[in-house]
Amino acid sequence: MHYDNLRAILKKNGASLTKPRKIVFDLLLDQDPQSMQVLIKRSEDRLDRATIYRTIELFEELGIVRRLNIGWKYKVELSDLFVTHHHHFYCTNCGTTFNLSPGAMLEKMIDSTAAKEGFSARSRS
Amino acid sequence: MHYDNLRAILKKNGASLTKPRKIVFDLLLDQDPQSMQVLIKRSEDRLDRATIYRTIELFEELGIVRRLNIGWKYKVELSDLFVTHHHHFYCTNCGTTFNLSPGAMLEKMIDSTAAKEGFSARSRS
DNA sequence: TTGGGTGCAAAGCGTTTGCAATAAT
DNA sequence: ATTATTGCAAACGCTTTGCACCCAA
Repeated sequence: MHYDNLRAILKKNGASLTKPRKIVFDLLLDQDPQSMQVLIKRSEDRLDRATIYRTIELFEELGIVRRLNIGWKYKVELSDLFVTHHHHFYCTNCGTTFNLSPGAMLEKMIDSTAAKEGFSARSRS
Repeated sequence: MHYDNLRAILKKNGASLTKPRKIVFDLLLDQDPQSMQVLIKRSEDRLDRATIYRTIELFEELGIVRRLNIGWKYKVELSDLFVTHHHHFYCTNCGTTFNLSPGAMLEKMIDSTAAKEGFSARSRS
C-alpha cells in the first residue's frame, strides 16, 4: 500500500495522514501532471480548494510532489519517491502535458519522436 | 530616433503611435526584462494598468516585444528588432533577471560564469 | 484532550473587459 | 467625421488567509 510510505514521510515531519490528504494523493496517483484546477475539479467537492492548495504545498515541501513549470503556468505530479523517474511531453500549442514511459535512451527518444511528429523540443524535464 | 521604426511597424498594422505607446516603449528601452508590475509601477500613474497590458499585448503580436517565461511568471523586453540579440541571467532564488552583453561564445560564457559564481544554468534563453 | 487540520467565506493578487470619453487620421 | 485608443471601474480567475469547528494521535 502506497499509504505506508506517505504516512511515514508525514509522520517524520510531525504531520498526519488525514482523509483529505489521502484523497489528494489518490488524485495524483497514476496521472499525468495536473493543474490545480483539474485537481479541484476532480475532487468533486469532496475537498475545499484551500485544502487542496495547502496539501499540495505541504506535499511539495516534503518532497512528495513535484511542481513542473510549464510556460507561465505550472502542474504537479508525484515525485520520484512514488513513481519511477520519467520525462514529459508538453505541447506548446494546446498546453497538454503527458508522461513518457521510463526507460533508457529517453533523451534521444524525445528528440527523434519530436522530429517525427513535426515538433521540436523546446525544453525537457 | 527609435520611434521611426516603431511607428513604421505600427502603421503597417493599421495602428498608430500614441503617447501611451511611446511611454511604454520608453519604459522598455535599455532595461533588463521587466515584470508587468514593474512596468506599472514605473509608469507612475501616467498610464492605466489596462493600457499597459493592452500595449504590451499589441507589441508582442507585432513582434516589438518578447515575453520571457521565467518559472511560473513572465517578464517582457524589446525584441531583437530594437536591441541586439542577447541572453539572460536568471536567479532561481530571488527571481532577478538581467541581460548579458551580446557577443560570441556566449553559450560557453554562461556556463563558465555560472560555474564560477557557484550557480548551475537551469535553462538558457 | 489538544494541537494540527479542515471548510467556509472573504480578501488578495494579477489580469481582463465593457463602456463612455478622448485622441488620432 | 470616423475609427482607434484610452481611462475608469468593475469583473475575473487563481490563490491565499482568518477563523471557528473538527478530527487524528
